[in-house]
Amino acid sequence: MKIDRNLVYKLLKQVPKGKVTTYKALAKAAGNSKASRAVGQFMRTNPYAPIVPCHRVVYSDGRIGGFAGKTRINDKIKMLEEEGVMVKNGVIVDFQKHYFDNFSIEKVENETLP
DNA sequence: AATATGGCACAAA
DNA sequence: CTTTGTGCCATAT
Repeated sequence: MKIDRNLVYKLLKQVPKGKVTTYKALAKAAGNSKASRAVGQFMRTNPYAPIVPCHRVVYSDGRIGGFAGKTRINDKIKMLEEEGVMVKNGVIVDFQKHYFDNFSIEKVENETLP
């Protein structure tokens, strides 16, 4: 594999509440900017459901992924987004404002994953 | 082992 | 601005 899923999870974990990030940012932070789609897979089948805030990951253009309002878990997403992020018609309002990409690769080294 | 699918990104038309 | 087409990476069959 060309991307470390464990690393991706750790990185995503340090996204503060009320903030969001993109698949690309995660992939890039993990070391492979082309693995944006793979990140989506990590979210889809994430073994760390409550720990990894997969709902805070969105498209690079600010739109929510196919998980929100498309199939299920629509309520959870909305609730969590309303904690600090406003979503209008599947699009994040002031997306760049709550955008977070200041990932600390060093901090990840200390993090532990169950 | 090979193909298909999926919570994406980017360029071109 | 919206619609294809292509690239990329990890699971599921």
